Amino acid sequence: MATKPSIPKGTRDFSPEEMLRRKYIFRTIEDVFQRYGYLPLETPAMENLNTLTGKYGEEGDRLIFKVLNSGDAWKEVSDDVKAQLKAGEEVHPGKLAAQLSDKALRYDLTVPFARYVVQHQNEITFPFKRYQIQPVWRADRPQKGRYREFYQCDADVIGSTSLLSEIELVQLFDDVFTALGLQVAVKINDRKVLSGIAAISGQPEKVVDLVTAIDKLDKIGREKVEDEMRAKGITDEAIARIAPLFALSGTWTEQRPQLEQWLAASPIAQQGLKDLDTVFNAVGAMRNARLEFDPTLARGLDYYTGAIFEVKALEGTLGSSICGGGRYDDLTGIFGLKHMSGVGISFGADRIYDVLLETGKFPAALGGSTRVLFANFGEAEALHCLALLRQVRTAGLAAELYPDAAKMGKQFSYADAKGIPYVAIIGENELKQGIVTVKDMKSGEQKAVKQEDLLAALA
RNA sequence: GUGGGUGUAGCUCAGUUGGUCAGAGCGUCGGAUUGUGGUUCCGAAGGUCGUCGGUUCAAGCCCGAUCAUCCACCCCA
Repeated sequence: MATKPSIPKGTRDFSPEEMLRRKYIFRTIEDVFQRYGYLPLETPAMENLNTLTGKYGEEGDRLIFKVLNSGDAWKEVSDDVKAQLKAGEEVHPGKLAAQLSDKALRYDLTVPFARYVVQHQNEITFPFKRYQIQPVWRADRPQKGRYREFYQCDADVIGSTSLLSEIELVQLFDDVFTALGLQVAVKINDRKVLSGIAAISGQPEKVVDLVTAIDKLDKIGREKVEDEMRAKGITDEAIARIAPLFALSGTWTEQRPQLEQWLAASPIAQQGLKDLDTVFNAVGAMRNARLEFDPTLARGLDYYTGAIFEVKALEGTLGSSICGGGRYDDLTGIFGLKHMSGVGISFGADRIYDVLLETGKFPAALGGSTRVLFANFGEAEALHCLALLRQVRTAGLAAELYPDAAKMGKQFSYADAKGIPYVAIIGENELKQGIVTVKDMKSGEQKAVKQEDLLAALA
């Protein structure tokens, strides 16, 4: 045998069965997006490399898939780099990459969106609500729930600072997961609260180190979190000052007074708490989503400035998050458009797929759409079926004619494998009598009907 | 980038201390059943045991390297 064909690491083929389930997820999310007034947008798979670099932190830059320049990429490499390579000296990988590549695959949908907004600012009516469902690529090492090509389903509103957007997005989460029938926890935090905690600790400049350590609390425990803080140069005194964090428990209303007291000296934290109050008080009753305050939630520090969201499935064994999001006050600032606040969320369709599959939450009726298969008995009979096919299709039912005059057993197996509920049989006898034999594949029963009664028999 | 596990038929996997060890189930195809699938019975095709090298009289099994893949860390959807 020739060498087995394969696909790149971390990518996947999606079979028809899988696509039916994936499309169900996309359709569900898209319907809800549209119901909230978000409009579709697509951007290219490739962006200019300099649009993406520096937006996701050092780690993120490493994970961007760069596209080799077309033509003779090597020709563009500068002489000094060539000389260095020839001499066997090490060249900074970023420097070499920048000379070999000026395009890259998009890493997420938020940065391309920000680029779009800046580029088209004069054509856009603000506040601008858009959704975007497209694949993104990350040169990560694949593992459970992690792929190198995966789909994000983003909804963002930009050009408004109103907390009504945060409230709306929480409700949107609830709508989507209610439609999908999955129980989830929507975790919320506010970057301002985190800044306040850093201020209270006495080391406000350490906010990033502090927060990335806190973020691991539920995973590695308090002691290791404190170890990591010390390793990052956070003093024991500062660690002592954030001790109340570990004592927090219960619902938002239970935690609220403790937070109030602990963070009383930080105006910025107070603002964050007030904003969270607004959201908690306004979202109203939720169905499948449970809104929880999580002071350890830190994601996306590189650009989030206000609310931070993360959604975790309460069912299944996938521990990681299935959605993320937050408010960014100055995302477009990097591209030259200041004072444009936005807030957005992202659904991880691939992880949602994995959870729904594991928990058996996909609707059973997602199977193939063909309602009736016309068996093929030969040229004359098949041609006769064409008129009936048109009639059935015009009535809005999916129908197909087996393309070859194969043995009946093979044709029935085909219908069975595709989950087609009815087989219409028109052989020599039926043709003579002007009837059609309709077999119900599930019960095995079959009956002869007049051709004009075919539609009724397929109901 | 760091640390582990696994590579045997299309798929899921057995294979004992190296010595009939090239196997099973499922799937596919053919037949029983030339106008009837899903159930049943019979049969067939399909593998240089990931790759290269080493040890040995003898390697699917032991050793080394390499590639692939999965899991965990980092980070993230």
